[in-house]
Amino acid sequence: MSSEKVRTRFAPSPTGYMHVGNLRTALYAWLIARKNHGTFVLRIEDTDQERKIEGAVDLIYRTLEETGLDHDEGPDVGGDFGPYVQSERMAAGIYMKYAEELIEKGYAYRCFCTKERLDDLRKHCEENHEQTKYDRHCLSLSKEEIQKNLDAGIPYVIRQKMPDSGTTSFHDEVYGDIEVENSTMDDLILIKSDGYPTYNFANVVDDHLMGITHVVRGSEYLISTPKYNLLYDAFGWEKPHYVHVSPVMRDAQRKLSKRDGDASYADFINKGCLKDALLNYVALLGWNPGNDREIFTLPELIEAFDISGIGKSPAIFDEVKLRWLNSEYIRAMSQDEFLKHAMPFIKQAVKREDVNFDVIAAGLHKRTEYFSDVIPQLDFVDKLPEYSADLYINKKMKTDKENSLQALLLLKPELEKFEDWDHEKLYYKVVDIAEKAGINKKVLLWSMRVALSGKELTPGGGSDIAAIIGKEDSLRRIDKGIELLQQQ
RNA sequence: GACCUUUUCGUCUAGUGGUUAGGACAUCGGCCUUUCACGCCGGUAACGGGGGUUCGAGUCCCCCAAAGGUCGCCA
Repeated sequence: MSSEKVRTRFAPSPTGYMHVGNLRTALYAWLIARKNHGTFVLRIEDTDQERKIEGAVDLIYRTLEETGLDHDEGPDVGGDFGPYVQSERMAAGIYMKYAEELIEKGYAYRCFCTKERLDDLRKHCEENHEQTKYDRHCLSLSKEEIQKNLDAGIPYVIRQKMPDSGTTSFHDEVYGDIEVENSTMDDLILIKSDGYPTYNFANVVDDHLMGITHVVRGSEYLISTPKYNLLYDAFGWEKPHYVHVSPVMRDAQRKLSKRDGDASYADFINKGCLKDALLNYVALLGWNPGNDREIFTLPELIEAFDISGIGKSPAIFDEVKLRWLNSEYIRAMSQDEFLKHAMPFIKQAVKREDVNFDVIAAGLHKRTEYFSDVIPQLDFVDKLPEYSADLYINKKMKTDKENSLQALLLLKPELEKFEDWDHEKLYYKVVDIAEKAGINKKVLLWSMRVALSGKELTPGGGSDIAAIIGKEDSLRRIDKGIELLQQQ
């Protein structure tokens, strides 16, 4: 691996969304390239014309750019191995040329079977609990018959001819040596009847032509890889290193999928998850650095990453841990930085402008895992919620409705006189009031906080809430509290 | 059904024949505290099962079980 120039690729099919499992595959491929001062290539695998989605490729560009997984070659940035879009490569006749070479060499053959015949065959196999395998009906066609079919314009596919006996084995960098009996391998379709290559063929041709040294992909390709190697051998091409990665799971049974929602990169970002935290988390799903470290920036990941740290078993995506990791990133921010990131979410909850955003930020900073967490915490700011007088009863704070009323009555005139409505000064003022009155400050602060927020839990104490909503509103809410308690 | 793969605390994992089986998240308890949170301290918690090999097995071998993957003119 030292003498060759490492080249890896990310080869998504444009499905219109970036799944976190996909993102992890891209990250590993990128890390292997960067770690080895190699090249990271983006290739678009759009050979399924029926599943084309508008704008899907742009989403891939955007996500890679946003996450910092920059590619050195690709459809948008060019490179010496283009085109980088398979449909364009197909139009250039690349795949057909190689498929025909295979036919000439006897490693592939044309198949004119109809879908109906194939379906019947499959059904028959299933009924007999056999592995579905093509019966090679067209392998024995004579040259004349083939020509006749061709002349008649009968659609055909090109199939890879598997060896009849023996075994094929290969080495995977994470799974080790895998051996498969040739007799269990079906004759893969290489070229579809619409002339497009299948993934099975295109990936081999393109990886070779693009000089890919390390193929990073999901473990679902593990069992097909011997077939691909047979193709490399048929062409006399050098085989790449294989790095198959286990799937990311939703739970013990199900793979993470778009159906279960929230599996896409964009969803996490919209919730207020930081891209660095997501990348960091995803890197650790199925890979470990060999020590106890858990927080890594992208450059630090490049430094620490090694294929040998990739695990074989599937990993369950644990959003609780992602939240923790994201909160670690948030806590590491300065308060200004926090406010900058949180502001769009704060604005969703707070429409009024005459509030102290700095105090809001100070209160929220350590109470935020995803930025969207701030929204429900601020629902008392614009408008005092309806609340029950029972909120004033708190055993730990030694409050009841009676002493809370006394506290608010005591507080009101003092705060009316208080002009310097500063966050800290307010706190000391309240403490001072409590001391002079000879009562526990907790009683004062608790009842104050309840009166100002109408909530049991708030991002900050009584004086903080007062600083947030301002003097005028504070006094008004204290009046309301007094009124509520007097009705009891 | 056939073939391939996987299996250590609830979760992510460390561990490559001799460990009190380590860490992190979660959880529980305590401390701190103007509520909650943060922070700090501490606890509970795992080698899928059964056979071998060995003085000694989470680590090596075999069998079983469970789960995932493949068996598409999807990738």
